[in-house]
Amino acid sequence: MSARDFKATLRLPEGAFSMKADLAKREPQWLDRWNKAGLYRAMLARPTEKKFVFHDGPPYANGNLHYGHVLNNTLKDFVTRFRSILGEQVKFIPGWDCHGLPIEQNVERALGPKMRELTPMQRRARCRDEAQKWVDAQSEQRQRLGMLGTWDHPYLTMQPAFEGRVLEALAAFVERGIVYRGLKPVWWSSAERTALAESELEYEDDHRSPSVYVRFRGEASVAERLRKRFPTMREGSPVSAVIWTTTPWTLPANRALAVHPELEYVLLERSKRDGTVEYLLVAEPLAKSVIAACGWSTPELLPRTMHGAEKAFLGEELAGLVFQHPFEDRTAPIVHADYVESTAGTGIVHTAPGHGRDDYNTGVKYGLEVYSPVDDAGEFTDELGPVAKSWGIVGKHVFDANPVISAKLEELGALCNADGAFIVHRYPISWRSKKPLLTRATVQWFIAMDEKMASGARPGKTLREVALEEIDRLAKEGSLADAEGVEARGWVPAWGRERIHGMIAARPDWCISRQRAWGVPIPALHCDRCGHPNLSVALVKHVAKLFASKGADAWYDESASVVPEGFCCEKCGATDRFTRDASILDVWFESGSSFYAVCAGDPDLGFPCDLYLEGSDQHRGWFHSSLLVGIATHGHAPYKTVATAGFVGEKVQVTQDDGKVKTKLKALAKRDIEEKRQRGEDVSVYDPQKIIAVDGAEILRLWVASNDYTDDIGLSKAAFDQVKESYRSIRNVLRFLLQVVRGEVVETVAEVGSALQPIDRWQYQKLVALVSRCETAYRHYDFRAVVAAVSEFLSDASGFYLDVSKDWLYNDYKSDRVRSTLAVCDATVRSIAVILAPILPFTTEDVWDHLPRRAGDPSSVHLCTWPKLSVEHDSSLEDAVRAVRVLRDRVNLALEPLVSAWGAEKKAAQQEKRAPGDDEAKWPESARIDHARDADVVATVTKDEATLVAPLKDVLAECLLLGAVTVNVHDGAPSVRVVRGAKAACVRCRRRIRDVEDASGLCGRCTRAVARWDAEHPAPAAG
RNA sequence: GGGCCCAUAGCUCAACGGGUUAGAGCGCCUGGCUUAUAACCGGGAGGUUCCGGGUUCGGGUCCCGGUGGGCCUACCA
Repeated sequence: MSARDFKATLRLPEGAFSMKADLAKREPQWLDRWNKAGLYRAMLARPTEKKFVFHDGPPYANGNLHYGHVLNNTLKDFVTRFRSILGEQVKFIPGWDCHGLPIEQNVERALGPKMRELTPMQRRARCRDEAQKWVDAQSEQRQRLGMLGTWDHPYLTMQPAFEGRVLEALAAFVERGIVYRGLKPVWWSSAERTALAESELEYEDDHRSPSVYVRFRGEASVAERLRKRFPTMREGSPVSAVIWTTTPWTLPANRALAVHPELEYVLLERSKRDGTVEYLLVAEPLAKSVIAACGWSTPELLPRTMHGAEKAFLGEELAGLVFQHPFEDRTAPIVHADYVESTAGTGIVHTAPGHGRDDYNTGVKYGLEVYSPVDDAGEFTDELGPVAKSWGIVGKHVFDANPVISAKLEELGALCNADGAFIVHRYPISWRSKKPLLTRATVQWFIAMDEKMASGARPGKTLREVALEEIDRLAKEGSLADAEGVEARGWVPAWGRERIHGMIAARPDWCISRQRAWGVPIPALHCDRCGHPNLSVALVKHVAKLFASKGADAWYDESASVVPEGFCCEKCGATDRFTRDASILDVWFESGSSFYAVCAGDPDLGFPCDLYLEGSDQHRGWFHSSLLVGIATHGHAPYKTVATAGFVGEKVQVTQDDGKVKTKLKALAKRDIEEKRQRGEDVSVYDPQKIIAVDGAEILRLWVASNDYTDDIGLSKAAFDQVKESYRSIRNVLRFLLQVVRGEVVETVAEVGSALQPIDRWQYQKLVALVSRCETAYRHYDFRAVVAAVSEFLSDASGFYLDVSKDWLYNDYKSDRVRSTLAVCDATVRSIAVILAPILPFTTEDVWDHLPRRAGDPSSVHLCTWPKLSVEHDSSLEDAVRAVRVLRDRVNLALEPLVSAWGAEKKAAQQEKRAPGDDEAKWPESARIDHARDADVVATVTKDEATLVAPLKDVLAECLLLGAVTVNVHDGAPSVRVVRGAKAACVRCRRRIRDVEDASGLCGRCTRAVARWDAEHPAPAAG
């Protein structure tokens, strides 16, 4: 008779939850299912008192999603989902920024010269289609990431209702009296023929600019005055100020020379080959470099020492000197400016108020003309001076005119250095065309940062003042809230405050007009009689209403009545004819108004918003413009918390000088990636769509969650491999827990009640702590702490609690300790599914699908609420487990060499084709230990240790994974004696327990278990 | 040039207001199990906490100065 196979009597793990996730294939199926079931609608429909107003910063509707979007959108979804699971209503309305230059240019490129033939209305229609195309594409890609949102009802900045609200926001600024029209230099893109906002600039690292040093000949009075100071100056020899510029094209617009009043200047005496002498004025600290740059050989140069040691003099002494323009018949007076540096150039700055912000300010101070003879295309106009005009550069692009001007300067003897010299430096370029920009004075609409506001919530204060106060208020409310243990408020991370503060403090007036067609028009009416540009509150509000119903296209529709009834020119009172302003609003004004258009009026949302979350570049962009708009409309910031993410870069290995290899972060450059591709390297890691297609969005989400998003994040294959690995390990433990529960409705911890065993109670305590820790971490937007805590918890459970419990889970039959452990396993898998649901929405749903439903369980894990667990904390259990683990380490230390040695012997015997342990003297029975469960251990412990371990004494052998254990209490050095159990291993549980019966081969526990099993499973009638 | 920030093990991150021998997870090496098995368990190696000063009884942590990196910014005129 063969031995009975007891396998059927065991409670082994089982279940259909697959080890392989197959995410790439299954994620779309879940998405489809959720959509069909209306999951997000169901989430929003749950009755709740609390709302969380989370406002989406609109991505620009141009191009596919890149890593920055992935990072940002994933983080947003963590928040949406977490807040929902907390039981709050989070209506996330995804938005898109649809107007602006890049879209207009996509269309232009596709259409070519035909674009010019279209009316503004037709052009706008094309742009609308283009924007919609990308909105649709990005919407799909964002949804594919698993993002929750009202995808059927997004907000688009090109929707009429939105456009109307934008103008209402503009009306608020007008009402505050801080919108003005002025002639100021702005960054100008000649390629796009428009002014650009600060946030639309990009910088090119290796930009090449001409570098010219130019003489400005002093008037006769200059030499006279200087000779009073320097009597040895030769009479009749020319005196010149030397300037340096990288923009020779701005020289025609020169109106002054600026010096620093406190900088020291010297006069150089230069003997020329023809025997004549010239004098050159430069700053002392720069004299050397100027001499070098101009190639004046040293013998020709004589520093002039005057009045003893006093050879230098201060810039302030130069006041009143007047120099001649190098080619036009005009003068350039010396002015003072404290931005003049002593680190580059000559210390004398060529000043063209029409072509630079500093120059402009200096011009205002000294009453200089703001002169800018350059048109929209960046070409010189016939406003040029007669000499420059005679060079044939009218109609020439300023950058193309540079060499002409240099050559002419050389001809005129005004050029000090060699023609063709250049420097390589960083220079602003257009974000779209990548063409270099110029600074050009044009008439634009501005919002004043430093004008006192005439009305609103904070009259008498300037926009800048209130903005700075608001920044501090958020920071302060944040720290207060933090101290009370409430979620993070204000700036996350805290240094965001410094960043935006610095930016607001230093920014110039906001230039809000753009000379383009694709946007929201500035609804100003220019009086045909007197030319006055009218922009009144009533007018703006009137047009706002028009736009809200007909869209901004109405501005370009001659039949639309943009003039309000009874309207007359503010200046001359004319009522007959007006011309519509041709500018559109800066797109940052539009997106900055999004809270006003989307949240402020929605009963499901509100104002201010709880959270804005974007990349840290938005301190200059959206956070910044939203703050300013919020102050105009409501008198305060439109958000309570601003969280920022860093940037995604590429991880590169760098060998340091000391030979050590370090990994550094490099900005993701398309150029670099393209090079790699051409070299045949695998570049799939740089394309998030590829990761999704191969590994699944869940992997991207976990990657985001396990990084410190406030810092820059490095991209590498190794990092993704690691994320995949940690995903597997999380999934496997969850899988095992599911297999333990086996799809059965087990008792809850509460139902088990007093039958809860000490070790289960200990594990449950840990779970309760985990739940609470994760909640805090989520509230502080610290997602990696959630992942870290859960990973550590699961890893520990796998290594200790679950490993240990297997003994009774498999082998007991319906014992109290099985009930107890099952209850804890069930609570664990349920809680962790909910905890991880915001980060891993697909996997946790998979887990939820494999759990049996209890009454009241929702159909989806995403309709669950945050776990509410509680247990009275018993620290003696922690002490007990700690002590047991110390003991376990000690036992393992003794056991390990024995198991290893016997293992080696078995292996050797197999190779030598002999029976293992045939040398009986060397391998007595007691030394043949295959596994810890064969061991019978006698451990001597101290009294203290025994007391600590006491709560777990009933499961001590199991905790140590041993066949049997005996504990001797004896104060002194602890010791461990290990032998193989004397009896045979139990045929069912395979432990060498001391009470194994020879007849049945079963130990006592298994005998009872089998008896109960047999009683409940009557054998089928023998056939 | 200016502002803000970052630097701890191969990777991703910990280490309360300065306080034992700097930890975890993953990877790596290695042993075991074959009742979580393309899984699981044990053991091990691996760090001059970027460098140099300073304050302190004591520095990964605070201060100063470098180096490297990132974002933002600036008419290098």
